Amino acid sequence: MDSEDEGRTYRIGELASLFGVTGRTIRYYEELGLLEAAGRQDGAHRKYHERNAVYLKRIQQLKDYGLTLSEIRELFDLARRDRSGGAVRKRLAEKYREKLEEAERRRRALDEYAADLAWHLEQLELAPDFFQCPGASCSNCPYAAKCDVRLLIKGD
Amino acid sequence: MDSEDEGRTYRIGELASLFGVTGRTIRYYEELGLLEAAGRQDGAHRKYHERNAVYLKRIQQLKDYGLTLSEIRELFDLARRDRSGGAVRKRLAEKYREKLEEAERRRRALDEYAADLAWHLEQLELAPDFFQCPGASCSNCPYAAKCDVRLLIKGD
DNA sequence: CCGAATCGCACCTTTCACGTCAATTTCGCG
DNA sequence: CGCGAAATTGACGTGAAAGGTGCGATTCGG
Repeated sequence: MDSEDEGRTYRIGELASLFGVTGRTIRYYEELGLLEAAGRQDGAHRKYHERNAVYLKRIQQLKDYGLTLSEIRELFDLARRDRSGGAVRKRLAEKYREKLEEAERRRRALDEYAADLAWHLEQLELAPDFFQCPGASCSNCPYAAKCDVRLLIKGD
Repeated sequence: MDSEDEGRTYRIGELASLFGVTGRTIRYYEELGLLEAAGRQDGAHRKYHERNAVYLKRIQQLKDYGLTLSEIRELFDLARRDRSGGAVRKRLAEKYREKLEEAERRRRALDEYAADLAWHLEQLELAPDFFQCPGASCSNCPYAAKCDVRLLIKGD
């Protein structure tokens, strides 16, 4: 009454081509504890139901988000430890919030990057030579005050 | 009249500790064509002037921006190819703009990531079970319409 | 029952940015 | 001039990430 309507079963190669990976990859994920097969009752070949495939889908999503496989494993472990209890669900939510904050940090870093690039761009268009800063043109450089090179080399 | 006022010279170890790297790192950069020594006229040891050190500083800046050493090399090559001509300076500026746009793209990707995470978060707090989507609770799941899993597995 | 698909297992691969010997030369100072 | 500290080239190692590549041995499906 419970374990019948699981739908058809899949073999590893089928699943692989469905998700655009190789069988080896799936075995690798299993090896890392990211993914389980439905079982291999009477044989040695792995069988999968759709509910197993969901994990694979989640892995791909999270990979797309830039998580490493071990980060993904962390999240899965958290979720698996107490799937029905709301406590761990909250923990997982926290984890997500953490990740969200990290994403924010990375975003800000990229913003700074962009700003710096823009500055260098401006400098490039106005300054005499990007690569000869502490040199002849240094004394009348319009960016002398902002010059990190001069600060780092001379003032130390 | 030309090559005298270069200031003092530095040895590799000095430069290294000034910039917080090792001699090996500097030699490695030279090996990659990122950095040149001022020369080794009468000896075999590298000598550096400040104008050589500028490259090292630039490398560190660009590394901080998340560029790989080979990307940095690309930029340097561009700049070196015709340092005084305005043409290549413009090209370098273009390169920078490219990088800037790439940074923007990465930023947007992270934004999407954050949004997705937020969505999953919401789902986690409301949906019955994150990991059993195509299952019993699937039929009355409030997110069925948005469900990518179902689309990917069933509708294919 | 035959060939295609899987199995496990152990090593191989690639990229990045250096680290680590090791044997030899060279520099700076006293 | 001599000595020890610093530098030299070269080859090989590292370590994380994410699998890839055989390979001989099973096992499944038609």
